[in-house]
Amino acid sequence: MENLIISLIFKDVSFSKEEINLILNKLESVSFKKGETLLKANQTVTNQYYVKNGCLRTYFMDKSGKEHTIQFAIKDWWISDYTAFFSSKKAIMTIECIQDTELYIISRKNMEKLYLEIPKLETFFRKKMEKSFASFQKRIIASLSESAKERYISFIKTYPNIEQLIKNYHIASYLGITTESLSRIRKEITEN
Amino acid sequence: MENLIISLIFKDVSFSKEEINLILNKLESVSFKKGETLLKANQTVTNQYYVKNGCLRTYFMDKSGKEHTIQFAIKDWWISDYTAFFSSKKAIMTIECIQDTELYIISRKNMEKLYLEIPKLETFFRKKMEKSFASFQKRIIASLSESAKERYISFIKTYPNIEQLIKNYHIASYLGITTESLSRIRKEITEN
DNA sequence: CGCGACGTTGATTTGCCTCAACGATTGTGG
DNA sequence: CCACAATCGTTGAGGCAAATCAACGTCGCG
Repeated sequence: MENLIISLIFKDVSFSKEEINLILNKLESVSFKKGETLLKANQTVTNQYYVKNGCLRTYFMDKSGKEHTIQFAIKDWWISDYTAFFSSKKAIMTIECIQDTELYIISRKNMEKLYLEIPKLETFFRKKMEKSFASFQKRIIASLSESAKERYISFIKTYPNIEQLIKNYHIASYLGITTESLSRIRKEITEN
Repeated sequence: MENLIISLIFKDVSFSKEEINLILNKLESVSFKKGETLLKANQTVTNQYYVKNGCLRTYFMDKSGKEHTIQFAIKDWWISDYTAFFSSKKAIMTIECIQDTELYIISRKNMEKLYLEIPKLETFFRKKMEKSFASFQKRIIASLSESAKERYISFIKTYPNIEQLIKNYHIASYLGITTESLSRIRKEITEN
């Protein structure tokens, strides 16, 4: 049973019984209600989170008070303020639950321990990081070269499972446009 | 001597004599002249590059033919089309030499071999990846929340060493604005 | 039912783009 | 070493995508 959980989390990696126990000892479960935040800007970031189920977002608040969504996370995604997590600095982001959510917590310290005990975990996280890097790069390219309408269409195609769970103003804050502009874009699309 | 090179490239990691030889066997040196490209869009990406000296940029060309600079690299930086490099896919970017440039080449295959032979190299590259991830995230936040003028000021503060070596239209294509707009921004700044 | 949150629509503004022309600087061949 | 061309940067006029500001529907829920 717990084997199953571990092989679900760490896909494409197989572990011995001892390794699984090592990992399980370092994972903590936790639940949050819709609307709650599991990390606030300025807090110290010591954890990253694996989403068992639910929906969350990390957002950044700029000096004028506007929120900018950096990442969504649903079942089987990982989430944190990674910039702060990696550098052991204070969070610049807030992580908010958009739905009731269940998570596994793993701390930076425990990660580093596990890397030494189970090197293939480091490979797993390196590859995960490589994928996140690629998706961030894709987003930079999109913001440099695509219109708001193109970015919206690409978003709903890429993340249909997320779109169902979130409000339009979440999408707008992810795309970097206002809710009014998003509304007009949606209208324009349905009119065709 | 060659020890020095290796400890320069892989900062904060120390190696045995055998490890250094393993690494040196996998590194290849190469030079390019200003204006030459070391990777073109649609080519297969098998290498990443460590910059001994010189200046390069990776850029993406959109469907309308506009160039968008994703990354610059100077002495002691690494460069590649990492999205393609990690996934063993064709490049979507072009890497161009802005100055005469000397590089070390290391291939994906050799990297993976070295990861197995010298695990602390995997740690080194994981951490490098974490830093790149953080800087990409910073750029996404900037593009979502800052004006062109703010992004320009931030760029010249963050990368004064790069600014010296490149043309204004390189900066413009990095910031996601036109050369005309950049010119007006620069005028506005000097007028104060 | 009534209130607050969410989404839509219209009018106006604005930041940046486009197009066009023209200086300034750099590079190159005679 | 100059002359000229090419490249690069600046300036102006006009346009457009998206923001802002304001008002008004609509939906869900205590």
